[in-house]
This record gives sequence, C-alpha cells and structure tokens, in this order.
Amino acid sequence: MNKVFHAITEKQQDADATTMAADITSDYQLEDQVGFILRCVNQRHLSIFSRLIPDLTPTQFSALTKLCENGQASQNELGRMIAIDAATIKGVVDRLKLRGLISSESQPSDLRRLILKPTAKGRQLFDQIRVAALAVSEETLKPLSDKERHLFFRLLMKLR
Amino acid sequence: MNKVFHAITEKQQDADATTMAADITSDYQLEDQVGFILRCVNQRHLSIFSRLIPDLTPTQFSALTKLCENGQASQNELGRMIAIDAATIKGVVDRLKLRGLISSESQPSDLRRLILKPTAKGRQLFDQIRVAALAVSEETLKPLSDKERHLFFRLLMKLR
DNA sequence: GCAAATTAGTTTGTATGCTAACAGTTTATG
DNA sequence: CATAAACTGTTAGCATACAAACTAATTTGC
Repeated sequence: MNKVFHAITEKQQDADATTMAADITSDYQLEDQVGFILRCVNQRHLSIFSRLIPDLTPTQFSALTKLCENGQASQNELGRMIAIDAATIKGVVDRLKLRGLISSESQPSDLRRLILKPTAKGRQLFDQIRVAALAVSEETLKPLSDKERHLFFRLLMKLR
Repeated sequence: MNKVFHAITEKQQDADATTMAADITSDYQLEDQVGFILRCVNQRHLSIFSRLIPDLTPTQFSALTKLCENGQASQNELGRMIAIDAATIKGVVDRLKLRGLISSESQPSDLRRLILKPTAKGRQLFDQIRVAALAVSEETLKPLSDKERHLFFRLLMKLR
C-alpha cells in the first residue's frame, strides 16, 4: 500500500487548518503552500485507488474509461481527452494492449493515426471496476460532509 | 512548459461545475471523479511551478525547504517530513547533493543514519526562490476569491 | 547477553509525466 | 502545385513515486 501516507497523517492529524491558512502571505511555511497539500491529497487518493482497484492504475483506468465511453479514439486524441501528453499515453496504451484490454489499427484515411478500441475483455473489466471507482471517490471524500463535498468539487473544478 | 494542460483547459473552460458535481453517484462519468480532477489541478500547479521556478522541481524544493527550516535531518526523516518514501528521497537527495545544495555525513552515534544539511549555496538558493514559491501558490489559486481560497484550503487540509 | 524485531539506507523493477528531437503524413498557403 | 506549417506517433532522457527485496546497524524482549 502506501507507507508514507500513513506515517504522515498520523503525525499531522491535529493541525489547525484555519490558523495555517491564515498566514499564507506572511512567513514561508511549506505546509501552507497549496501545491504541497495538493500533492499529499493526491497521494492519499492514489493509495485508496490502488487498494480498491489493484488491477489498473488510475491513468490506465482513465484511458480505458474514455475508450469505453467513446467507443474509439486515436492515440493522441485519447491523450488529450484525459490530459496525458503524447509520450506518456504511448506507454499507457502499450501496456493496455499487452494485456489485451484494447486493440489498435491504423486509420486508412490518415496513415498517421492509430485507432484504439476497447476489446470485449476491456469492456468487461471496465464494467467490473466502475462500481469500485465510485467507491474510490466516496472514500477519498469521506472526511467531508455532503455540503462540503459539493463545495470542494465546485472549487476544485475552478482550479483545473 | 505543459502542452497538455493548455489543450485541455481551452476545451473545457465552459463546463458547468455545479451540474457536474450533482450527479456523482448516478451514472459514471470520468470527469465527475475527484481523483481525475485532482490530477488535473495538480498538473496545472506543476506547470505553474516549473514556469516560475525552473531551477528546482517541487519535490526538490520541498526537501531543500525542510532542511533550511530545520537545519538538518536524516535522509529517511526528511522523506517522512515531506511525505516521500525512502526509495524516492534517495534520488532527490542525490541530485541536490550533486548540485552542491545540500551536504551529507554519517552520524557517529548511529552509523545507519545520513545527516543532511543545506550548504551555504543551498540556503542562498532557497532565499532567492521562496518569494517565487509564494507567487506559485498565488497563481495556482488565482481562479478563486479570497473567501474561496480559505475555504478550499480548509477542505483540502481535511483530505490530506 | 542474545535472538528477534525494527530501523536506515540501497537497489531493482514498474509506471507516470514531462521536454526535446525526430520521421512520416496531411493540411494550409502563397 | 510546391513548400511551409501542423499534426501523429516514436524515441531518448530525466525526475518523481511506489513496491519488494536486501544489507547493515540498532533496539527490544526474554
């Protein structure tokens, strides 16, 4: 799982969020920087994801999901849809292909393009996992009330 | 810089955050999952960081900052302070050492430990960069009002 | 006091994620 | 129509990031 995450949360559980947020502009404190906490929250999410969905990485799941949602896409197109650059998406696609979850064929009308589609096995895995994916979101947001979740979501969207 | 981030934001600028957040539990949509958006927000932050602070990666900056704040730390200790596992912190420390920003010596009372300290050059760089680091946070949070920033910070802290 | 458990650091392997440079293909432009 | 510009996928290189397995040193438990 994720040893670092647990070590950290145990240590800093009692921190006073309101106070720390107050002096952002005064003295420099690493823990007050958005980027640092963002990284920790992301870390916690990844830890939850890999525990509930050990079969795929979040990135692989995103790619498979988008292909199942759209039916097909070219490689770079897929990357743009889930915010992954061309160099990275290649590796992701290669690994999904290696596991028989997606297939690729070149598009006759544009020989540069590789058309990717989910295989039957890929669609089956996606259907199995999508429920767990909702549980991942649920557990990630567990520390927040329903009202706080919607608020957090709205603010997070603005920072995309 | 970060080509993916720009391509994505241009496309999805007009998305309605409130509506999308509303149906989290109904039909599965990748864009509604916290983890996905969290990753995008993190991506945007990294892009801002590398533009304003090209000299160091966020992780390297975190490590250097903690050493400057604390004076010294052992390698694993440093990793725990900034939520980085032992395998990763080794590479980070090696690269900072290679650039002469930190020094290491083994601790006589415990021969397993490597005591890390920032060098004069390291402290100097940190002092130069800390202002830019505040600017990174500022620009990352730019889409939010002051009230929203404090709110976001409070909620983010809860999800650590 | 000594074996067992723990801790610190290292190494290997896998997966993201980015930049930069490249070749082949297609589109736009003069 | 010819050439420049843009796009698609690929490769290499670097930097996180984590799991697992390992060595060496220290601490615990009996």
